[in-house]
Amino acid sequence: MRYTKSFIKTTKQAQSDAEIISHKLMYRAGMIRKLASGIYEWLPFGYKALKNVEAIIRREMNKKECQELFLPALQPKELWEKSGRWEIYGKELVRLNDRHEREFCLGPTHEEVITDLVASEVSSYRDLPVTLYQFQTKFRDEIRPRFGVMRAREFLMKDAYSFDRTDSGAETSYKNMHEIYTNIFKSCGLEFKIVEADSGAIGGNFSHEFMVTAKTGESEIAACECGYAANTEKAVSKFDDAKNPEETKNLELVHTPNKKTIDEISEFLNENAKKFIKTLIYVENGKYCAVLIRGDREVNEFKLANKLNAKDLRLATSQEVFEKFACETGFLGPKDLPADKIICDESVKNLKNAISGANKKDFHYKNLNLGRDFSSAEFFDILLAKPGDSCVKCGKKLEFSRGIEVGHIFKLGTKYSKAMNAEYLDDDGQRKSVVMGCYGIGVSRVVAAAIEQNNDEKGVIWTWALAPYKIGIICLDVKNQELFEISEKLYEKLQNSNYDVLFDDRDERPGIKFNDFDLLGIPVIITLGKKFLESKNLEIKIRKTGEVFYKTIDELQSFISDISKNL
RNA sequence: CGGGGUGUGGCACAGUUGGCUAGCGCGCCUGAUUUGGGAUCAGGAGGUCCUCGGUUCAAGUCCGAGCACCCCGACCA
Repeated sequence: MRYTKSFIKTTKQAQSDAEIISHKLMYRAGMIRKLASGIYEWLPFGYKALKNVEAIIRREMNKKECQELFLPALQPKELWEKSGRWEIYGKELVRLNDRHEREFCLGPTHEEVITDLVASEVSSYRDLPVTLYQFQTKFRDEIRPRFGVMRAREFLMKDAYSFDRTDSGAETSYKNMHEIYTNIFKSCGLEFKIVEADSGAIGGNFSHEFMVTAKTGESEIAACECGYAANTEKAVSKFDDAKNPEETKNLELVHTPNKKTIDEISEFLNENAKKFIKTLIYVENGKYCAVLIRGDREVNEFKLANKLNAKDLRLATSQEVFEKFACETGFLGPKDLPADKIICDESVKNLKNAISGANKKDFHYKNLNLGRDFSSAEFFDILLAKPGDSCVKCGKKLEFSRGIEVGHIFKLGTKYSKAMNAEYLDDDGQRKSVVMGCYGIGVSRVVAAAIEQNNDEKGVIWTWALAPYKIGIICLDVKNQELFEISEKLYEKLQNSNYDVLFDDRDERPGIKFNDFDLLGIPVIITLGKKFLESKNLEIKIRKTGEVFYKTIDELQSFISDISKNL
């Protein structure tokens, strides 16, 4: 592409609402523009990167006998009523009516459509297993779109679905996809982690997330060198628990005026936060549930909601607490607490002579003991893993890092096949439900994540695999005919060798050209100026490392094919 | 949906207690001088000041309603 013919529009300033680096750079490099909240236009430069991700996914999927198809985005209500999700999907589902007032939605995902298709096309065990996938624009009316294309209302997703005869077959398909995904993200040149994940609303019992690591990632990951890795929403960890050999002492009421937080009271009483029982009140469906956890720890609300099988769990407001318990938050404790339910984290089990609120303003209890002073409630692991905790598998310290979820794989089971009647006739003459898996990659999110992971103060740094243009040619003086002709010939030569090349033929000052190419993140930048005419050596800069090499035109191609392996 | 905030050329912003022709920077166009890391000078184009209604001699500015967008929380690839 000749720069003068291109639609690449770079800017110095990003839109003021761009919060994160990838969003800013995608705007500045002219990759995307916003049409409405959470809805983006992909301009040619950005679209090329998107297409590169798509091509890698397609190649790796096809290698393993997955077959691409293309399903409708517009889907009739009846299908979603069959699965029950017309009701439960809620406001995130974009609903609309046609001219006959028939109801439709724009697909946020495609389990319904694909399962319906398979239900009518698959009839025998001989048809299984099969894995189908597509690239589709998905519509999710997110409550709060943000971070550019990272969380958009309309986005490109690769979704795949596997259909198997048996549960163990489904596990094989799952493992197969695990491998494919690993190959995909490796091919993209990205650093990533595979973590155990919460299977969330889609359901199922087997789930991993693929996380592109980035300091600014939204998800927190706990990982161990032994291979255990989990989203902290799910992570199980060993904490510094120990049986306390102390004798149980008599309960004691102490005056603690205005000391509400664990920090304040522990300082006031000169006691370690680990001796405290923190009492938190959660509300679900009008029921007040007290959750007890050791004073130095936090509750993992995802675990809690799962354990309670709760949909709308939230922390009670201080006003609700006051109305229900006639006591301010900060002075609550498990003794004689009139909660609808009391739940204990494992961290409270071994506490002896603990300290907690006395359910009376400005008072706390000392020497509170489980069994004697409050009843042994249900014990759950609802602990939020934190640095310092150890791996439950091998006991080593867990490492914490952040990542961006770009892929998610689920073993679904028969949830949808039962609902949509996807059955096959087995070799024993029995009709059985097909066993499903579903697998997603946020294609547009991969592009943003790649930038979030690879950038510097000058701009984007593309990996070779994802770069919209692999090579940039900067002609510093387009008015110098000799120089321009050589540049142009080089451009044509590299294009003929099937490289995607961006040729800067603009009559601009050098600074503008260099800065634009750095911003655009072109991996290999070749500069031709006076120095070239003197030395006949091309100046080749590697964007990622800043290294500069000098090669003749004849040496160029083998040099590029070598160096690109490490980019 | 709850809490907070913003709407003024393509981008980023200023605009005072209402006052005259609505301004600055970046970007864009023309010309000249420049040309190895975002040049300088001169000239120029580009605005329903979010919309509707109200107050007023006079509204970007005050009042009301609506719309859009952004930030903090639950969702998710």
